[in-house]
Amino acid sequence: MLKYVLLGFLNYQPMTGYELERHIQSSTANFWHAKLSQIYTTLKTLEQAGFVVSEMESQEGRPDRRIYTITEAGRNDLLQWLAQPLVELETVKSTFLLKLFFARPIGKQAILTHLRLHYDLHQQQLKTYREIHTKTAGQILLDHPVLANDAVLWNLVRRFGELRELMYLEWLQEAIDVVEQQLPGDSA
Amino acid sequence: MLKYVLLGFLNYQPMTGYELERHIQSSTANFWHAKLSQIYTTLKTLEQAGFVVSEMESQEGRPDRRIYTITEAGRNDLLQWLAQPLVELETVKSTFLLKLFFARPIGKQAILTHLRLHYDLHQQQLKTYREIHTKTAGQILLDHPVLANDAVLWNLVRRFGELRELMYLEWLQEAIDVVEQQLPGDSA
DNA sequence: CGCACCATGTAATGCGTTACATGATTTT
DNA sequence: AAAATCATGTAACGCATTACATGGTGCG
Repeated sequence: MLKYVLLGFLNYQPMTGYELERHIQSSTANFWHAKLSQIYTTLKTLEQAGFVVSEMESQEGRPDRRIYTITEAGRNDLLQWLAQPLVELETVKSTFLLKLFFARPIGKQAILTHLRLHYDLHQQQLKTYREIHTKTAGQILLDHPVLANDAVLWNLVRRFGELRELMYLEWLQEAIDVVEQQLPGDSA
Repeated sequence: MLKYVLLGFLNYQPMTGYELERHIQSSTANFWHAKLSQIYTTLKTLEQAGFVVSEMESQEGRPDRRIYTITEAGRNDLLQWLAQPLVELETVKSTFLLKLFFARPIGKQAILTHLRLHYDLHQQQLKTYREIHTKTAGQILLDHPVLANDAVLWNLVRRFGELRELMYLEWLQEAIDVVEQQLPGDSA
């Protein structure tokens, strides 16, 4: 799947693996992420498959960089993938919920600690979504007003992240209340 | 991680790989799932590591079954894992959001189709959460009232699934409205 | 008669992470 | 002087999926 993240970005403009990573960090981290090592290997297989081409560029006072450009075949593959609707729900895996599900043996206080810690983490996350994104998305639009329609979709995805965090906070608060009231105290 | 799903269930009572799969389907599918093939191979490695032991049981008119029992070492490992709090947020991957993020080239109508289809899927999912779970969780409690405290946590996790679906529906409705109003119609 | 359920496993492949390896420039 | 940024890659490993392989019982 990382394949389509890379093709998606390269469809806007040619860039290096390193730059792709920063784009991912600043805009898709919300729903997709990858390590540099995987980005580089995936770019390599994409080039072997003919979906991108690359050329080295020498820079002064900086390391050489390999710039990737999407090909016609790559663009076709991307568009065909985008057009195909998802007809099944995606499966979720959450270590946190898994732990909570089986957590009874560790006792009430330990469970509350876990929940409160998670509450703080999500509060922090919500804050970052609201700050960072308004900054970068607005800047891109000033530079490239052609992307106004793309930006509508970017904002929807950002909004999803915000709603998800709000939901998490609501649920965690509910969970803390329930545990406090319904679980018996740890026996000393 | 599947390791801890299996140990978690085996900590209640011994059972087979096949039974573990049905437990996963009916109660943890919400936040963790696995194919039978993976369950069997993971049980094997757990046995090699000494966290579970197994014995074959012959049945009349049914295939033999291999019953797994958690060991003291397995229980210790599980408890130690449960006690360790998660200090970082989990990363999310969503093919659906990824597609939406890059979807502009497929045009307004195709995007709306994707969103509406997803809306139906989540509406269906919400319904199943509300139906199925009230059934099975209630039944277990009638059979084993000792598990009342465990059931509090099970219900919290179920509630998370419900809230997540509600959030999804809210967002999808918002997304449909935004796309209808802010994206220009496809050029014919 | 065909399908679903019970029941267990192996092999091949794919996707992703961690660790290893290198090295100059700019910022603190 | 140390840390962060720029920049690219390989190798080993782990987790998960798909496909393959087998076979009896019960139900409609």
